[in-house]
Amino acid sequence: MVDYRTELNPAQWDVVSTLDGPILVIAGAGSGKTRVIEYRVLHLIRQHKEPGSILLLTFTRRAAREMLSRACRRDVRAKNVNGGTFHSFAYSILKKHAPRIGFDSFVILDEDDAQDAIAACVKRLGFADSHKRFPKKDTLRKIISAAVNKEMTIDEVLEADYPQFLEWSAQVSAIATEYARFKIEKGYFDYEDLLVNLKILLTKHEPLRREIAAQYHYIMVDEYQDTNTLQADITYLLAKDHANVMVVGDDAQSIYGFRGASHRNIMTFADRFPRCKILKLEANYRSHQQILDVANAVLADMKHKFSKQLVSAGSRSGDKPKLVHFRTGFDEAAWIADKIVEFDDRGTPLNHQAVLFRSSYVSIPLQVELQKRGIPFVVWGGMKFYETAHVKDLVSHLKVVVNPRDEIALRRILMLIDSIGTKTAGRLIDSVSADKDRRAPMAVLAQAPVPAKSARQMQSLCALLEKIADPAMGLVKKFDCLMRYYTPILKDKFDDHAERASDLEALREILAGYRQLDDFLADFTLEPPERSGVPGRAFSGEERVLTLSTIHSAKGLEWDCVYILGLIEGVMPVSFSLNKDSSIEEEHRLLYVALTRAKKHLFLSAHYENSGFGPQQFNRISRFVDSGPVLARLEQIVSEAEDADSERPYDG
DNA sequence: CCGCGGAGTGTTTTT
DNA sequence: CACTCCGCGG
Repeated sequence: MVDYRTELNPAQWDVVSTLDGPILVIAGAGSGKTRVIEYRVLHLIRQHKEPGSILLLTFTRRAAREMLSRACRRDVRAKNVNGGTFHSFAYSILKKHAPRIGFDSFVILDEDDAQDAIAACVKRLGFADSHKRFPKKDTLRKIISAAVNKEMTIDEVLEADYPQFLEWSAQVSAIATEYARFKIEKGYFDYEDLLVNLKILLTKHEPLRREIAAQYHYIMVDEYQDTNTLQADITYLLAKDHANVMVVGDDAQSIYGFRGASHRNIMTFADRFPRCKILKLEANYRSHQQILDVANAVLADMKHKFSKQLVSAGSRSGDKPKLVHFRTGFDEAAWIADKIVEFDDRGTPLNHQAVLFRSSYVSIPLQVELQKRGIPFVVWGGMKFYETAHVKDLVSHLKVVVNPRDEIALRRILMLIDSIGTKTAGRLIDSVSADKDRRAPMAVLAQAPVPAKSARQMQSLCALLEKIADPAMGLVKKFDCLMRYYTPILKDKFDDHAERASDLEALREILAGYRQLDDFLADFTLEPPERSGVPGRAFSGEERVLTLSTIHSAKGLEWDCVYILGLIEGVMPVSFSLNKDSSIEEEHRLLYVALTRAKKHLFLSAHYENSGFGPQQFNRISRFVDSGPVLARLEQIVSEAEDADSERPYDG
């Protein structure tokens, strides 16, 4: 048996061994936070606490997965520990108790579905053609979502973040109300509803709250600075009876303010649990000192000061972090690809290297370069596999099979049929829901009048849905039937259908891992698969594959060698953040998160020639890097690919 | 009432 | 550039 005490420093051991009572852990980057949670779980189990009574919650799927799999590797009993994202936890509780809050069942809307539902509300209310400059459906969705996540009114959200739409405040509020009504009528839950309804369940049904709370005797929440007030309330409601709750966070790494996260939750926690023990983890086990010097210098430049200074506890080898300048994004991509290969050859394999960026599009030149050279990579974050139109088309068919009254999915698949547009689809859906005899929806559809041109396709759709509704048919078989129907549509609708077909092949593989269609659909919305950089191949994580990731998705992870792309104004900080101090601060913290991912080698890069459209402008180096103390800790390199005649690389 | 083509717009991070 | 939205022809 391992003696944790020898593997942990006194502060870490203190956290691991304090099992009862509330604990607030302030953990700096690389301070062994994940390890502490892992060992605390193991310690609880060895103290004969029931694994099923332990609950681990986080905000991101990735962190949740990491946390659970680590503990399992050490002790199989940890498999029975409960955990996941707040959203998936809410789903499992609500699914079990839906009737108690007045729902027989519910269907989860993803972002796209929610936007479509909102667009339908806008139309119903007749605001569609009211005027120009009316917020579009994705903006409306963001406003409504922000209001829920930040517990603000629509007007407050508009005032704070969308002053240009203040003139429409009455209409936006009306849309929000209509959207809420629509969701209740149809039994739809969007992401926020999962949290809101869990909170309602825990607030308004005291016996049930006690029953649920009693199941989870030890609660731990990771990345607490990224929780919003709803999530903090849920944590409180679950934990208040026994107060055996540990939350871990780092206010310097708070990067989800845009979706309502409040690092103030850290302060509120101490108020709600007054007896709480506050413990700090400050020693950094990840990075060598020269990397930490850069991170500390970046931290010191922030308006809002943090008291932490990271001190390296180890003596890792490494070299001085570098800032490399290029002319174009393509030069940048080529140089980095060279470096990656060079490190790989010298003993830092691809899976110990990562390229990080603010926004996915920044990585496109590099992706092209890597493809060209045959360097395998995975992309985390950004446009998701499951959000692409062809995947959604296919999944919508499956949704209709499971729930023929899923209006949004039904509308989507009807409109794939030639000469069926919004009107005809709307009429068909109305006839299904208005059917007095409550016949099977497929039977109603098959008999409903449709334009002559669509009759044949309509018949084959009905036949298909009927056929694959057979519970005895395996999921892969269903998929294959569906593909026979969908392939002509795919070819007609997309120029790049060959590439998309290989995505669907990947979907087939995923489906093969499930027995029940509704399990697959719930996972697909709440814990969707990531897209692999190499089409049609999924990577397990242990393989020698390079990681490309948004900084957001890289949180909590570490690599020997880290490259951060696009350190230019407009990308980092991103241009939309420029008019708000709090947003710029968040961008600043984002850079801090990125820097602290590196263990041994760190490269920052920038290119000064604007590759976008529009008037030719020159990029300026990011204000976060362009500061004396930060530059002093970086070795600057000007790439050889640069033209000798450019005298003023950066504008301004 | 569908669907095409052109104009216009805004561009991010996650569940 | 890529996507959405609008207006017009079929």
